[in-house]
Order: sequence, then structure tokens, then C-alpha cells
Amino acid sequence: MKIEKVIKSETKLPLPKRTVLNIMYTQNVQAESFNELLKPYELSPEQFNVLRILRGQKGKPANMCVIQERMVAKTSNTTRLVDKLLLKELVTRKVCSENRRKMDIGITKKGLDLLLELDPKVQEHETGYAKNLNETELEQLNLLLEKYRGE
Amino acid sequence: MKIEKVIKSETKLPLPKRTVLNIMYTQNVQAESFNELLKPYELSPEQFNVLRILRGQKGKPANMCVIQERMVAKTSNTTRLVDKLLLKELVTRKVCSENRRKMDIGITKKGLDLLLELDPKVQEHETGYAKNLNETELEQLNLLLEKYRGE
DNA sequence: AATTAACAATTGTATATACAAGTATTATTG
DNA sequence: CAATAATACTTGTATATACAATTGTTAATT
Repeated sequence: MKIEKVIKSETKLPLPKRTVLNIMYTQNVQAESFNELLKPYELSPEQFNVLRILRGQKGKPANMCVIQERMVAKTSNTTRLVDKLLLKELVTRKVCSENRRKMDIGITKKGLDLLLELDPKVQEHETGYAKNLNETELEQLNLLLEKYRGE
Repeated sequence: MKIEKVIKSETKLPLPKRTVLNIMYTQNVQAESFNELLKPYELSPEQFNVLRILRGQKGKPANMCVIQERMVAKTSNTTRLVDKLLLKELVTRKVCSENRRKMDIGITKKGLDLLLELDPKVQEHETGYAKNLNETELEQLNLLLEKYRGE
């Protein structure tokens, strides 16, 4: 669906505005379907993200600031995110022995099992969109987005 | 900046996941800078969006459901958004005479003036990103995003 | 015409997020 | 080595958002 149709605009938008909206809307669509996927598991996307970061640590616990810097959307409240995961017994938290200001956050067996269960569904979500483009187009899209951000 | 660097991943991500994250991150970057732009005016992006929709009506008032369907992110609470704008006297609200279930929302002079003041800054924000790509690339990006959504 | 269904908007509530201030610990510096 | 600064995390508070339930109004059905 063209973006003009999404926002019910009769006139064709100027290209810069069109692009801004297209990116915004695409992310919205993507996020929404991801949310649906997670809903039965009562995980928010951010909580899922934290779990995946922890698994990526391969046993080595992560500090709060490490988690924070690895998240796509740098949320301002990792503490409360981890609180929620603790309640569900998906992670562990203890004071870091080397630096008592820091916290060691680890993922539990239950957390790993949950991720394992989610893996195929997440994969499906990702490839579901990706299959709409061929490999060259996907590479192109990634390239254009990076260039667009201008970093 | 490559997306792997953003999330501090040492290994190259598979293309589908890479794309999902790239879209998410690009939207984040864009949204953040737009937020910065609006902050001095104490407007949230959603509030701004509503104002712009109302201006687009060219005098003709809009009902709640019209506003809702024109928003990029279909928020679940247009009422409270409009409440906020009312408090700032940027919009008016009265019961629709033809159908008393509906509300007629209009933009005030003050609202129009605010938009007028914002226009150049918003334009700058949009073209700021757009100038990182040439016109062909921009068209390409829009096309790929639409195709990616697969609608 | 009375009853039921559908529609448009609002309100309640629980949860999430943003931002600032606070606490505890470690590092720096005069 | 005491004082100050910096770091890592937590907490408070105000606002935002999601979702369900509610209210008031109009349309459809019997």
C-alpha cells in the first residue's frame, strides 16, 4: 500500500516527507506484527530484546549498562525492565563482585527455554518480510537506510 | 553507521534480521530528532500530527475517527490527545450537529500560527535526511519499503 | 414503535516510558 | 588521605499508551 493511501492523502506527498512517513509506517507495521507474536508469551519487545542480549553473552553475565548500549531503542529504564524479567524468573541479578556498583544479569534456564520456543516464530517474522524482496533488493534497502541516516 | 555497530554485535547479522533492525533503528533516529525539534514548543509528535491533519482539512472540521484514520501510528486514544490540544487552545471541539455521536474538531488561529512557525523547521528536518540520498535513491528507498511491507 | 445492534467517543485502569533526583561505590585530585 | 568527581544503578513522579468497559446516539430489525 502506498503511504498516501495509509494516511488518506489525496495529493502525492513531496519525496522527503514521503520517505519520512514511509520509514515510520514500515516500522509501525513491523512492530505491530512482532507485538502480536510476543503477546501470548506476555513479553514486551523490550523484554524480549534484553533476553536475547543476555543469551548472546553466552554464559557471561551482563551489566546494566552493557544491556542498555546493545538495545536498538536505548530505553531510559533498564532497571525496571530487568525487574519484570526477574519476577518471571527469566533472569538473575546479583551485585558484581569486582565492582559493587555494577550488577551481573544472567539468563536462567527458563529464559533460555522461552527463547528457544520463540526462535522459530521470530525467524518466521523476520523472513516473512524479507521474502517480499530478493537478496539484491534487501542489500540495497539496508544500504539506502544507512546512507539515509547519514552517519 | 552499520547496524551491527549500533547494537555492538561482533558478527554480521543475517540479512532478514539486519533489515528488521535497520528499519527500526532508522525510525528511532528520525523520531528522536523530530522530538528534539518539537520539544521547545511542548508538543508531542502525535499532537503535532493531529494539528497538521486539522490544517489539511482546510476549515472543514474533522471528527475523531477521521483524525484517527489519518494518523501514521493509529493511537488508541485520540480523545486525550485532543484534550491536551484543547488545553493549549490550539483546537476547538464541539458536538457535530448532523450526528450527535460525533465531534467536530477544528484548528484555531493559535494552532495555525504555531504550525506556520514550525513549518520551516519540519521541512528542514525532512530534507535534512533526504539530502543524504539523490532523487533516484529516494524513490528507490520508498519503493523498496512499500514492497517490503508486502501489502 | 419497541428492542437490539452498531457506532462514536469517552473514561477507568493498569502498565510503560521519559526525565530528574537520589544512593552507593569507585576513581581522581589537590 | 580527605574531598570531590565520576560511574552505575535505582527510585520518584509525571505523562503517555494500551485495552477494556461505559455512555450516549443513531441505525436496523422484528
